Amino acid sequence: MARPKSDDKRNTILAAATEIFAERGLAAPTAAITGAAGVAEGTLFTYFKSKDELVNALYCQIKLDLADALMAGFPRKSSVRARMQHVWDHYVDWGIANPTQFVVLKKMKVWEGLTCQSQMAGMTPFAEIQAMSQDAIAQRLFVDLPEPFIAGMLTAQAEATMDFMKLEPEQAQMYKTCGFEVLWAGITRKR
Amino acid sequence: MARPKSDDKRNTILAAATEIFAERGLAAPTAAITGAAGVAEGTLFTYFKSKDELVNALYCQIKLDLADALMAGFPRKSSVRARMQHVWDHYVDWGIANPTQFVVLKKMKVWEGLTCQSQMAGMTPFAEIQAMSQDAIAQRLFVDLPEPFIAGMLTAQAEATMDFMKLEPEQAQMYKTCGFEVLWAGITRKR
Amino acid sequence: MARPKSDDKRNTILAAATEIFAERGLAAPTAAITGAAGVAEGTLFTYFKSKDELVNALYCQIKLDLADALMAGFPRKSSVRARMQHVWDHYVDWGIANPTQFVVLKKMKVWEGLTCQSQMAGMTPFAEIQAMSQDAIAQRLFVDLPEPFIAGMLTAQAEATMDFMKLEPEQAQMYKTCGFEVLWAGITRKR
Amino acid sequence: MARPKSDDKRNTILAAATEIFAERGLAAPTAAITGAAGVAEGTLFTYFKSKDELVNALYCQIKLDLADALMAGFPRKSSVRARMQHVWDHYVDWGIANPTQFVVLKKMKVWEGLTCQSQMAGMTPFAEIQAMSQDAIAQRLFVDLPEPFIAGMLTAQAEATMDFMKLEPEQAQMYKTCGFEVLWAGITRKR
DNA sequence: CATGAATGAGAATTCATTCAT
DNA sequence: GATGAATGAATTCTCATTCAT
Repeated sequence: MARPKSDDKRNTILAAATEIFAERGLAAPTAAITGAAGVAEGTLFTYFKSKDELVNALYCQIKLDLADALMAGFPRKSSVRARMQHVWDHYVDWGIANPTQFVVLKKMKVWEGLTCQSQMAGMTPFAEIQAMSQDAIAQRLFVDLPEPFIAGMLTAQAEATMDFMKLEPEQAQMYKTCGFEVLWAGITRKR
Repeated sequence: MARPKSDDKRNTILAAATEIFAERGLAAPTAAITGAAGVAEGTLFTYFKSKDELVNALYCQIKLDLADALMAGFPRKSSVRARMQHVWDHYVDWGIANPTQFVVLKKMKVWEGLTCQSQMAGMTPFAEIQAMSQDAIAQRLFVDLPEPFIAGMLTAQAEATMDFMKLEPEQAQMYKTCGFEVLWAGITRKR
Repeated sequence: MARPKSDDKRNTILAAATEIFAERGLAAPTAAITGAAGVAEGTLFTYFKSKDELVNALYCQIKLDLADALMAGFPRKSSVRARMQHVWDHYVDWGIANPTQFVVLKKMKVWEGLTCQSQMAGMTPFAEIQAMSQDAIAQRLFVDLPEPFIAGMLTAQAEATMDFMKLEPEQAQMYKTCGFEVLWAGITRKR
Repeated sequence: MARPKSDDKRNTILAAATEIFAERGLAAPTAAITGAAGVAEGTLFTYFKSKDELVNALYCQIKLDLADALMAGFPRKSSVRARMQHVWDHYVDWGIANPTQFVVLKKMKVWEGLTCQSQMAGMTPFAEIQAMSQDAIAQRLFVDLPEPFIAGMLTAQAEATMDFMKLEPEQAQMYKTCGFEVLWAGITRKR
């Protein structure tokens, strides 16, 4: 967490790691990362104590980045549907705009070395979305399910949707719209 | 023929690999696998040309195993809903009953070494489920979306659901039931 | 040296070994040899206690084979020159007719595992040629040098000659003839 | 630059390889080489991409070393005989003074992994000797044979001679002198 | 601090040899 | 005897990490 010197260099390494991990998996050698970052092999270790720490840091960074994307312009005052749609749209857009980050995130989710700390740190920025869901549940707008489960459904659906948008880019808009409808129909109470 | 290559031993290795990969990731040393399988290090390579081939074989085997679980007692003559529910229930049950296979499958899905061949081989046993969805789409029972997308939603929802069932086993039945309702509400046409 | 059963099989293995060693070097796996011989991997070891023993046996066999070729029709009663020419011609012809044996012999000569026994066994069949040289030295026909040195020159020249015959087959006859002239001029006393 | 790749270390490894290969053959483990060189096992691979590359590099180095020895003080202005004698003497002296290099060179000549590149690189430093022979052939001093064949004879004779010099060191001088006479008598035109 | 050579603990194979069938 | 699966020691090479420059 301490950044000895240039934040810049740290970010360069993180960016290179994203690229390399996306292509070659988390097992890619650190030398490939430093190579791509244009720094010496040893430099990585002045910014990150170990490769594991680098991966954990990258996880947190990507999660934060994603949260930023989701929350930018979040319509706090609008309807639940509008807010939900905002999250969905921004989530999906982010995934499409940042395919390497998205891929790496997927790989990190099944990685053995993620610390609990990182996992928790990755969740906090999404608090406002949680609050929204809890609200909607309390208002009996959503089905009566624990909030994390709603979030899980959202994530799962969105990720599946993105896969198809990437596979068939010309149908991307359709998948994006319909994916949300499926989710919304699923989680809202049938009057 | 002297000591024929036993399917038994092959399966022992595959089983050990599942266990080890689940615990330690696909990067686990082959020596750990052979150790767990109770065979010599070299023996793995008389059954699989390389570690990559082992992982691919394991992928196919697990997929086949899963398909068997889904299709056992598939109610071909019943309603779409009954058949869908059957698939959901059996999928979720399989995931809960076979947590290591489930975890390994997840890791293999983001692994870089999966061959196209394996990926295709992993899909074929699910043909009948595809057919069912296509049917339901044609009958205008399901929303008008490509069949693979429906399958993707099913998979995504089911996997998310299983995660919660494992996290809160005492709520497992509830998640299982509600998860299906969310899916069903999402993919069926609102009259 | 004990041949458990079929001499035939032993020879098949030896022949296959020649082929394989010529192509891939003495480091070639025994499995490659048994594969080429059409026998099981283990069978090699009922005919030869170890790979080293096989190589030693092959060395002796090739040397014997070569000696047979050199001595076939040896003109015991003719002039030294005629006998020398006979040896040269037959040596060179054998090398050209048996390129794989020739190549393997070369490799075995610099191999670390040749036993003294094999080396000696490989020499004995050439006794008559030695005798001839000793005779020619005593008669002051050859320069006054130790006999083994003469033999060494013969071998060295012949082998160099064969290399060129193989490289330029259309010049083979020329090299064969001239090579002998060079040798003969070199080792005979200038009156 | 941090700790630049030292030519020194590279040479130490090459020297150790020579020693080890001479004793135990080219199949000797790289660990034996690094052990003898006093460096870590991995260090070998920062100087040579693979074991094969190391052997090829060693081949080129020894050939270059030999060429240096042959050409040191080459009497360009003297008679063909003097120049030839120079080559012979220096060749033989080098072989005697550097027995391990000599032995390794022999083994490398029958090795399967020598690249064409290395073989060619090994030849170029001997260009001047070639020129000399071609000259002597053109002047009708040597028998009318292709130059490479003359070189082959020289090499073959010299190597055979060295073997005897090593076997009977007290006769070394005699072998050296007589060996040359045999060669010279062989390749020069009889008036 | 940055650099990249040095390190050495692994890792995946290979392969001679054994031995159950 | 023949077979070929099983064995496990040995080998080459990789790579995270350290540390001299």
